[in-house]
Amino acid sequence: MAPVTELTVGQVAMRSGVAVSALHFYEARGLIRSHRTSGNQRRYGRDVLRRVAIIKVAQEVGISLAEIGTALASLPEGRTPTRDDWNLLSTAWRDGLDHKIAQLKKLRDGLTDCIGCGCMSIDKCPLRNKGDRLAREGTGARRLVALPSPRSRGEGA
Amino acid sequence: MAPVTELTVGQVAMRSGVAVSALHFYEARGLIRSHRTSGNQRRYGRDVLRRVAIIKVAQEVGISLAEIGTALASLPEGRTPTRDDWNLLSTAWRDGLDHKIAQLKKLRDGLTDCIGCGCMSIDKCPLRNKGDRLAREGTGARRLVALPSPRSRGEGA
DNA sequence: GCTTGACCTCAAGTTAAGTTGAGCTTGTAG
DNA sequence: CTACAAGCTCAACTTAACTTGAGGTCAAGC
Repeated sequence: MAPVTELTVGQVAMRSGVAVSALHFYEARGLIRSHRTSGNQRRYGRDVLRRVAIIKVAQEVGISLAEIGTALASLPEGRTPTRDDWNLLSTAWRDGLDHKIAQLKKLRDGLTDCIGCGCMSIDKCPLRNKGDRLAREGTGARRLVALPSPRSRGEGA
Repeated sequence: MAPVTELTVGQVAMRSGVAVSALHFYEARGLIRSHRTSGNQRRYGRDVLRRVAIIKVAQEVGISLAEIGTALASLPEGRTPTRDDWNLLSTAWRDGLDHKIAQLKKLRDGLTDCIGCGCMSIDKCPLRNKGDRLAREGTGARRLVALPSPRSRGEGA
């Protein structure tokens, strides 16, 4: 086949749609890897494109870089990941997505009834008090609803 | 008639479940309002509880404080909002939620097929390229998928 | 062989959404 | 009337996820 065609940061940036600085950042966080030329410039294998694509997709559904990093770390370090490797990842995230969708629906369905009524006291409102993710812990700011680890499924396609 | 039972920050904090510092913060952002006693202490009307409840609910589904602020600003300034006032809000958000859910489902359904295949090039993948919310604009960090706003802008690397 | 653009590193800035702490005032219970 | 819990303000710190900038290197074209 064609030569392995290594990519420069600029090329990866262009093809993946993320800024060069973001790629540096991802690399510093261990989400992607590169090796260096004799002149200390980064060179990426082609699978970096898929990694970056996945990073972006996952981010869009609210998965943090830290979680993405953990997931990506499960990919084989040495070889280019196979389809099965990727599928493991996607399966794990699919569960998270299912959960998130269910959560959102619960919220949506409860909202119209709840928001205008008197039930929004923190103790009584079914919307507020589901206690699903009250685990807002630690210090500092946080904004996202973390994907809950325990898979308590309550779907409704 | 009945005394208006104004609430102190501490009381609001306790009943709403948010920290006093957060209430100060919301007030500074214009999301809630208070008046002061002769001794410069905050006093809140009871409707602040609902406002705060809504702030929290909205945040949980990923609406930013800025957007919440805009929405809340549509409520009447002078009087205590009626049920109809609140319904207007909830309806608007329900639409946003519907959209978000649809988006998430699209992602979920596309993920398993897409993630392991070769289609994740930014140009071709249906997952990546739906262009729904490519409006990542401005500077600085951002993380959440913003609810679709009436702006869409092209972005250059 | 020089100029130009792509790279490199590292530090500091940015936004969101708050929290934490210092230093000072209020209000209430004993 | 005096503790002391609650409030107040304001500044600085926190996390996440990057971007921007300064100052210096590498590579390709003319």
